[in-house]
Amino acid sequence: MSSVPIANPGEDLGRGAQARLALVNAAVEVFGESGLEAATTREIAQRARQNIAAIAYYFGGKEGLYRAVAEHIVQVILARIGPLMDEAEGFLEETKPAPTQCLAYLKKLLELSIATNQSMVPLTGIIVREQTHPTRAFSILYQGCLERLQRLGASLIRAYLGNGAAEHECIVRFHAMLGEALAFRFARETILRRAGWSEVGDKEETIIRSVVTEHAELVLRGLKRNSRRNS
Amino acid sequence: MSSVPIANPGEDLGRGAQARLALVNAAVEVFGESGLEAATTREIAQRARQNIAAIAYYFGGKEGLYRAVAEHIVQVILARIGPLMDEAEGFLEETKPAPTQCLAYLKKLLELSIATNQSMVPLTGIIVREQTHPTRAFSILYQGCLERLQRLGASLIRAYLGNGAAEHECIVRFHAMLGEALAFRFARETILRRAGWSEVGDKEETIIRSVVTEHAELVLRGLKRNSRRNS
DNA sequence: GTCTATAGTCGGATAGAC
DNA sequence: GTCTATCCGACTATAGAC
Repeated sequence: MSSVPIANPGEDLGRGAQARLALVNAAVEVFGESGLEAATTREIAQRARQNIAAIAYYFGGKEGLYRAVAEHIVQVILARIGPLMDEAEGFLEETKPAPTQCLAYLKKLLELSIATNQSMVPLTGIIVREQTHPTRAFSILYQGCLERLQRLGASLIRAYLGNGAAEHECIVRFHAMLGEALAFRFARETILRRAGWSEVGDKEETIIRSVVTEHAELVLRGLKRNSRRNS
Repeated sequence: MSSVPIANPGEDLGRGAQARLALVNAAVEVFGESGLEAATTREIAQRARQNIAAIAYYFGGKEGLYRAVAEHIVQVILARIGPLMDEAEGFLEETKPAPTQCLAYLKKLLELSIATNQSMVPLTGIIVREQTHPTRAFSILYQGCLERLQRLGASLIRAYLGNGAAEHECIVRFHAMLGEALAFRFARETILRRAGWSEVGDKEETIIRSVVTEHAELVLRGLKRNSRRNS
């Protein structure tokens, strides 16, 4: 697992580390736009202002670079939601987690998952491809962060409902709720055209956030109400 | 708009039409797996048991074939949800559409959008690519069916809420709800691994259907309840 | 209408100079 | 460690035979 350091402006990296970093950043863009097969090492090297041979030298080839990109994506996602996941996981360790707090963590998790920034577009492209046509890189993404996120989300729902719901039911429910958040990245062009937006900026993301979290809250409250009625 | 006929086993097609059909069907698979750039006309011709030159002859080249594939996808989707959209659109013309019927149509629409069949995987691949990195083919998909589906869904939500909600709000809400349904196609691999499913078959789709429609109902009922309380 | 043969382009990888 | 030059394979498109 040759982890590639994230950009860290203050730090003094050796020439080698700088070259690796530039290549990975360029590769995220190019792989995101074109996919593993269609992307060309020439394009990546050019954008990174590095020599073509550097890819073979540092990563062993195109595939190795692609794996390094997957590891980089995990780091980016963990930098974004890792601290919240740590906190929420700790909270769930408590003997009796408060339902309102479960809901709050769930909403926070969904909000951070929306991530419609322009800078996320290349990452989204890669992740979507790996979801629909997984390669060996999918395991890096899944074991690196996706599984943990899914597990935490399902556990929060389960704890909110008082552990009355089956685990597999909560897994499906969280997957669906996360789908609401991701719809604005995965089906970006449709919402842009239909809503008449030219981009998904801060203003638009605020609207999305309030809708997604409101939906999640309405679903969970409704489920709890129904379960009370049936008991 | 050179529309390509959908497979129709009983009908007698000329050799030319048969060749076109075989090429489009093969192209859906290959473009779905690899994308426009990475897909090769050799692979497509081979799977279709047609000569490579036939692609240039019938479609003018790789790009023309890709456009034909987009038109084919529109036909497949319309064959699936077109009749329901016709009916629901007619229903909305009524002077005072019943909210319960709005909800019923919305749930039906979401159910049909789940479509996790193995045969939908290539279509999903193409649609997802076009959403995140649209080419000229996106307009074929959007104007052919996506816009109409989105418009209808948002209108159903609006009618259910008694036209009290703003249109753009309903657009975002429907996009989010549709995201719940599509999450199981767009993020297929994650749910397979987490739920321990080997495929998304009939049994799994039944679970997904009940969760997605239940969520939609809970959201809409909750919204209506809240709007009553605030008035 | 259908197919073969080929022209012209571009890709990834690597040998070997510095 | 870094880079240039080059090899070899694979691609699309087309000319022209049948």
